[in-house]
Amino acid sequence: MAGIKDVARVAGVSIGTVSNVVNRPHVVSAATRSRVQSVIEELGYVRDESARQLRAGRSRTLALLVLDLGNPFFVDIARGAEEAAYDEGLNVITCNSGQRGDREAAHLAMLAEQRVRGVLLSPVDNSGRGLKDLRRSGIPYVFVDRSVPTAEACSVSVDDVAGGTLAARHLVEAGHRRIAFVNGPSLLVQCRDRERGVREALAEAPAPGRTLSVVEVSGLDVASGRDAGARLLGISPRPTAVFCANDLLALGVLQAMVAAGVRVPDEMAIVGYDDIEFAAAAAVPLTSVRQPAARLGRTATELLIAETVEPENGLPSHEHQAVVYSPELVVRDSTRVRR
Amino acid sequence: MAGIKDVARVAGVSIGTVSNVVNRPHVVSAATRSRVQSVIEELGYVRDESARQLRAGRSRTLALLVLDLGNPFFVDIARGAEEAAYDEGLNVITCNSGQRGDREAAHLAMLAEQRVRGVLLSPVDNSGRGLKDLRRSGIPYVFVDRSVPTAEACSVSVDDVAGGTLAARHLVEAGHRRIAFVNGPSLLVQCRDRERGVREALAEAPAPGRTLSVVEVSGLDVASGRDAGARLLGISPRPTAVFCANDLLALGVLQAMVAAGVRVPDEMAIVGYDDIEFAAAAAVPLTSVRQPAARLGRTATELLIAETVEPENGLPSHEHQAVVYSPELVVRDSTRVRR
DNA sequence: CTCACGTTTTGAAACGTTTCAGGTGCATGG
DNA sequence: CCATGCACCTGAAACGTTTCAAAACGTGAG
Repeated sequence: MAGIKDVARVAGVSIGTVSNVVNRPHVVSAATRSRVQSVIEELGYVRDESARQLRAGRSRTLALLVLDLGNPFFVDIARGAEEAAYDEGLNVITCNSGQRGDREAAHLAMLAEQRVRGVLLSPVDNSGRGLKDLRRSGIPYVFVDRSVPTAEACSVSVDDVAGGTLAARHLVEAGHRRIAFVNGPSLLVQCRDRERGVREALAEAPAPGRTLSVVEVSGLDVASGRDAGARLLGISPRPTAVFCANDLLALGVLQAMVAAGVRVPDEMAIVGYDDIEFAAAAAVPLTSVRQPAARLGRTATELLIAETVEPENGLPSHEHQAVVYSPELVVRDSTRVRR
Repeated sequence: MAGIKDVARVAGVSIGTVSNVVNRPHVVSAATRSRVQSVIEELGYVRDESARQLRAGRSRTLALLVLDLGNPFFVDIARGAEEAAYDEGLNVITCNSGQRGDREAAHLAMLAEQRVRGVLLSPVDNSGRGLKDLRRSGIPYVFVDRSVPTAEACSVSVDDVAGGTLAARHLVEAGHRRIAFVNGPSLLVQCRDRERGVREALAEAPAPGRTLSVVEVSGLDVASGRDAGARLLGISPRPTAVFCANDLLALGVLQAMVAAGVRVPDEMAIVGYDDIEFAAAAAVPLTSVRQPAARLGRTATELLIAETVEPENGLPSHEHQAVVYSPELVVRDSTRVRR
């Protein structure tokens, strides 16, 4: 309600002085400062960020656009990003595309209009469709959980091929011959890479008569996992081990197995991906491929911030980089055959 | 980069006309419209929301500030809110207070500066501290998952006392005599109410020799649940049933029980709260008190939107209302004694 | 040929800030 | 008493939109 003009009038100073009290208190005399401050308090003046931003030309918020907030993995990324941004006095607004390209595009368009300082993005596909608006408005963006050529942008990811390999190798070493892979939409690079990792692991230690059944589902959530579980049970001869492209799928598969009376891991070993907190608390604690989620978010944010500092006195301009972390296998009961 | 002025110059029209092409295409002649549109395309013009908002005086975004995004319950609320907002062409920005009062206040201050259209809020405590900035700037807010007197604001909540009662009564009816209640910080009204519900249920069916042990933990997450589990195991004689203030705690307790070799539900029955998706997928599927999370978010958003439409031609002004939903008990294995 | 009217278009004000060149007043040194 | 310097403060421009009164332009009737 009350604007800077009102404050200035009541305090009997110019609006420039009020602005100084708010933004550079040290240039104002102590007497004026305290008088203005009490008027601010009295009138309940709250400065208008849109005017501020309009004038300043740049905003003080970053955006994080994730694939699926229902997946705790992305919530952890958000946590890391928020912390890093907070350290720099920036705000983060989190948006959820729910794996839908149209929502992603809508959010990005909105963020471009908002003139956000930068965007952390885990894109639905690699069409780059939605990025148009960002590029147009010159808003920098960093890919999270997806690596891209450094010619295009910075990225922070985890080696999904290695992750797939870790999981598959683990199952092979446990002696499984009939292995299944429950994968999400092959639209997602993450899914394709994990599958590639699986195939590489199998190729590196060939065994006659070994089979790989790939079950592709449309969602990466628990419900899709249950569907996948049902489909697994229909395969004959039934696989003895299954690797799932993420933990939500694995939890769904596990539920389906429990419901069908299939013992885990004795009759069906299960490996998940992400190592979300719930993996350890599952019906049978899940073996999973752990990704450093919070670190992903933090590092991506740091890169983004580094990219948005304007180059002072001839410093070399920003160079994009692609950070790739390594996943780690966490073995739990779901693949541990009991004596 | 390119502003409305550039578009106007290149297209050879006034900026007013460009604005009309963007916002009220029908008032512009077809020829001009298409010419301007192609210039917009060519220059990659993206309109600046801060200028727009400055001029319009109101923004097109709502904010949702939740207690803990790590809790899928709140993610579901967010989903509901986003859908409802989307229907009205509004954006939602989601913020996470992580149950920390300082973060909550910081976020609210930021939202006030942003002149957000309205705020959906699940507050950390009922001090109302952080609301100061909102009230000052006349930004309407609706409480989610917390009921408040209608004199203050709208609210949408679930009857937590009833929920506590449902859970406790269920345990009493199953014949448990030594009951424990793992509660979160009593700062949270939700926690206090659930405890009250428990006590009411016990009072309504008194039984000699029955005990209630209350274990209070500082967080409402899985790790706190594990701590609580350890503390439960130290109680002697050990309780035979435990009700947890939310599912994350229950999952933690369950993990602790499994780790200690205590059979669930035979030696320890467990009831959770919220019925998050993972409750059904737990080591032992959890009995839980279900809350209609997405509906909570949707209804709250609808109330907020209703509150922000400016009263046309003398319509009666907005009346705050308090919507209270009823929880529902979902019984699963964690309280079902096997034959 | 003029008038009235409807359709398009224009030009300028306004939104609430920040910034910065300059102004004021005061103290100090000559 | 003047010049200089310093600390503090003022006033106005600028940011990119939207809006709206008024101007311009056509068109058809009288």
